[in-house]
Amino acid sequence: MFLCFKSVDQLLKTRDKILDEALRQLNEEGLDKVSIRSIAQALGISPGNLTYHFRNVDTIIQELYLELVRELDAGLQRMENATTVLTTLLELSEDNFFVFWKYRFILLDFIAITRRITEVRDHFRRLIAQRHFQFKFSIEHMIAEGLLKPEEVDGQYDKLILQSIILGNAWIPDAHIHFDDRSDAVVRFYADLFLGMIVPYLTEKGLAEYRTWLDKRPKLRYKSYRTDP
Amino acid sequence: MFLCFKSVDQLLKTRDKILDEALRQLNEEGLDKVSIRSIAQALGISPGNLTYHFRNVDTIIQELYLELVRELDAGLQRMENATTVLTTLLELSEDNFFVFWKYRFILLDFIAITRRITEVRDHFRRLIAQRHFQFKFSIEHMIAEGLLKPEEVDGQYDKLILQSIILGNAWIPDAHIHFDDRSDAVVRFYADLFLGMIVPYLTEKGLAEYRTWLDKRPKLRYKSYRTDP
DNA sequence: ATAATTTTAGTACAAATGTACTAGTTTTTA
DNA sequence: TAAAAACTAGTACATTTGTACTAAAATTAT
Repeated sequence: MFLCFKSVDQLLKTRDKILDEALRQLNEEGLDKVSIRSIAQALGISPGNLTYHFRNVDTIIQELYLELVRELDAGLQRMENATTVLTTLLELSEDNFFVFWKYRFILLDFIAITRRITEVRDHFRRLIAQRHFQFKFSIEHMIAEGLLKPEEVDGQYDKLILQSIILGNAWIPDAHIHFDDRSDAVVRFYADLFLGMIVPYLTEKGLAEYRTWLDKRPKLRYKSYRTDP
Repeated sequence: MFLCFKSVDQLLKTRDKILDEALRQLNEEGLDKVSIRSIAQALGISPGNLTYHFRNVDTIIQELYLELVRELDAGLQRMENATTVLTTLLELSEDNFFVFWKYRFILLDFIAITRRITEVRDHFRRLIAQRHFQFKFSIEHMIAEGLLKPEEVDGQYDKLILQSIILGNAWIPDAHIHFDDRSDAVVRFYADLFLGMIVPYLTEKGLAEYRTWLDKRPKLRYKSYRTDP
């Protein structure tokens, strides 16, 4: 009987419980409120126990960052069997927004994190370089399929890529400042804003596909910043 | 003679020297490396002396934030005698980029700052609301003057405004991650990227004015992320 | 000049943090 | 079952931080 209770509690091993609680605290309280002791106290375990699993908070963060990257990769592979480029891009982008939201502390405190864990910065640079390449590939593909207008001003699509990469990393801090709400409605608002960047470049055909995709989506709660409930 | 030396040293009053050194450290070392003691030590004064002028680091940050806001306002007023809307917008935006760059720690550690100093978050929300209004006004003005295309997709210009506001706040963290360079060339790169957001919305006439403005500018050193020297 | 005010130096204190260590306890392995 | 490994609790220590306080020095005002 007692063993039964215990095993229920231990279905999640201590290590995983630490990661869960750390993620919760990091997302809700912020980087500098989280310490080995605050996590241990919340879980009712000793600080010494925690240091056995993770040397310090930075190690936990590094592990959570790797989790994020793994989830992003998983999403990417699910999209291998693509129907059309544009729809795939739209779906994948929105999915990624929810993954980032789950680990939102990373983008919230990203500069502080990269200062403390240089490996994260190095890895992130490569991640962005990879996303840059994917975007470029998708855009050329969509131009060939007549979904995107051919480039009118020189280097314009290269700029669009960088603009959207920045927006894709910056919406979470922006949400933290301009919204009190922390629900999925906010994520969808920013995903919509992000995807809207491509609209002025769409052809008639592209716009039609875009609208088809939009119609499948639930109606947005927010159309601009809203801090009132 | 000694008095002379002393007065040279005190041309900048202690209070101003503290602000200068704090800004330098915050920009270069980051928020969590800066303390009353680190500033006092760098200036060769006692921590007790520093607390006389500023209760703690947060108070210094709040003062530096107000300095930033004052400089932004000053730039805005210099632009009152506008020649044309578009050129004015381009010039003002680039100027603002350099002002933000001077106080770049604020946007670098913005979330941490707003968590510690709630007044900054409240003020910033109002600042953004104001900028939102200015953008909207400028856009309608430019449409009326035939510089911008009329809105094709519903709500598209509202999205453009939000997108550019986010980019306008996010380029400094982005620069911190993707560039090792800290020179003006980086600022101009991002200013160019920011202003490029409006390009797909420009009419022939607008594009001509945009290109005229571009030609007046020095050639850009960067066209994309570059970490090598 | 002298009193009042402002500025500065120096110190002390409590709280929090990462780290290291020891000594038990539980689980796994042989 | 016994030894080995994995896990947990608890404590102690050196640092760092904001804060508060006193006393001295410098400046300003009267």
